[in-house]
Amino acid sequence: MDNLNVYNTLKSKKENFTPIVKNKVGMYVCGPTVYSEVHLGNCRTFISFDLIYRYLAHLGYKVRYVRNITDVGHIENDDDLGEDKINKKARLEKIEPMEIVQRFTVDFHDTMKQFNTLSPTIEPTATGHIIEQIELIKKIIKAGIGYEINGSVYFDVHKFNKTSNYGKLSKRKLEHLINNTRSLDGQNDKNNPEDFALWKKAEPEHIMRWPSPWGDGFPGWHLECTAMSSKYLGDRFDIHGGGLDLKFPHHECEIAQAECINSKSPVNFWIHTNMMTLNGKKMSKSTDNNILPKDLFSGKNDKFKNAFSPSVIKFYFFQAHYRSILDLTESALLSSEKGYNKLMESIQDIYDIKIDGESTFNINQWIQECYGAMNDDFNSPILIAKLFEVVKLINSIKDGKEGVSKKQKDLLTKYLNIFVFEILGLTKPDKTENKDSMLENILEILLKIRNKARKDKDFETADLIRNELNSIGINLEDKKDKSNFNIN
RNA sequence: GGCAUCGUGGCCGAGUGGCUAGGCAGAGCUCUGCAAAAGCUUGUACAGCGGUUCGAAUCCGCUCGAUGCCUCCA
Repeated sequence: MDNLNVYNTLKSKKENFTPIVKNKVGMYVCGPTVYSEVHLGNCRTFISFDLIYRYLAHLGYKVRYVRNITDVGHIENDDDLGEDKINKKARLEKIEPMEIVQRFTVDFHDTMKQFNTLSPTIEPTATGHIIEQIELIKKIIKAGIGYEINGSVYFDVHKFNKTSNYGKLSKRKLEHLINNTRSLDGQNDKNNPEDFALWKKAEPEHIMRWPSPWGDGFPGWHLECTAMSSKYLGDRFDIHGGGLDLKFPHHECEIAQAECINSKSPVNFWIHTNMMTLNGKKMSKSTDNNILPKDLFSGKNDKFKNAFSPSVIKFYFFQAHYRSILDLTESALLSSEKGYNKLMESIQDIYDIKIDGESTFNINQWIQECYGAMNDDFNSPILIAKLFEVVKLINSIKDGKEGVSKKQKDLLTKYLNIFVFEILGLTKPDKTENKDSMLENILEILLKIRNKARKDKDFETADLIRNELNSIGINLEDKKDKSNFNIN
């Protein structure tokens, strides 16, 4: 528990992780914007933080894991009205904004459940914390950094930067931003283009609106996370996470807001997960370069020919480190699928291996190495490599090349389960999928007939059964002691 | 243009100043009525050019290339 090292984006290096309050961890992760379905890139981020959450919990920390739901949309860059995204889609479909929010929140939860991720301990919504956000704006105005113009309130980045460092997280300098900020329409009210909105005035047609001291409007994007994280985790907490694309401006602005309010940096460890690419390009909701989880699960998509189960996809994610860019390709997924199946079969095999003698394999050392991998910034690829060492060991025991004592077998079984199911959160392949019991019973009968034919050396009949089954998509494999069938 | 990250064997991907993961594919072997599956064995690769060093793929510099961010994004 003492030697966990975590890469801190704020410091650009790994640091020893020590929580602010002994044995307790406060972790905030920026959640999804629920105006459409989450794509696979979004999922990777949440799966990475699920791993971190699971591991911290496994180490014995009591973790308060807050992941918000952004149910107020934000300004679109190509929309000169600055129209709220959720609002826009609602009008398009002639339903209430909160109906969209509800639908995609449920959808998000379903998807996360299919990936076998744990629920956060608190999942607050932005719309549920409007009052808190207004209170924060008041404080920022009082601090002399927030200013109101025409019913909107902005954060004066330049003024803030005089006493603090705007850009410390993203390693940017304000002077660079000045020359490179693209001009957006509808933002002419601001003193400087670099300033960001704390509160936006709602135009008459804007449905999502709340009363405030500055008139009807809605909160700026960055404020919700400051409001919710400080409310549930305090003015200073241990971990703040999110995708790398949120580092600037979102997280930079969060730091600025919090420092302005509390005169201290809000977060000890900033953790950013890297992007996932599809065909070498970043996945994005706004371009067509993305894939929805359900379309990958079902195989019904125009990107890949094969279907892939959530567990296989998760395993694929974990074969790369969360701070690396991961490119999604079909051949890579197929490779992972084979590796995943091999691992799972081995985990099943361990229950059947016979206790005999003693293995020379140093299990205690292996366990320490597994922890070592996770302690080194949650290095799941190393952990998986370690798991395959045990796959090899189990095969050797099965082949009689290695012995194993009961104590060793129990220890191995225990830790294999801990690392694979508790920490990585993988699930066993569902073999009953797509099968009905009647079909299975008939196949069992056919197998019996075929095995009798094989025993009688009537290979013509045996091959006939196998070929006929194969022609309707049922593959038959003769293993050492029994035959298996796979339905495609 | 600015900032950041990265460039690893056929592919995917860890790691790292000397002992050089792992998966997939390939090759050889074992098992097997055959097929398949499975198992075993097998690979000195780190963009290029300089420099530092006893030693660099790892550190430094330059060049080339890729990706991300620069007010929608996980």
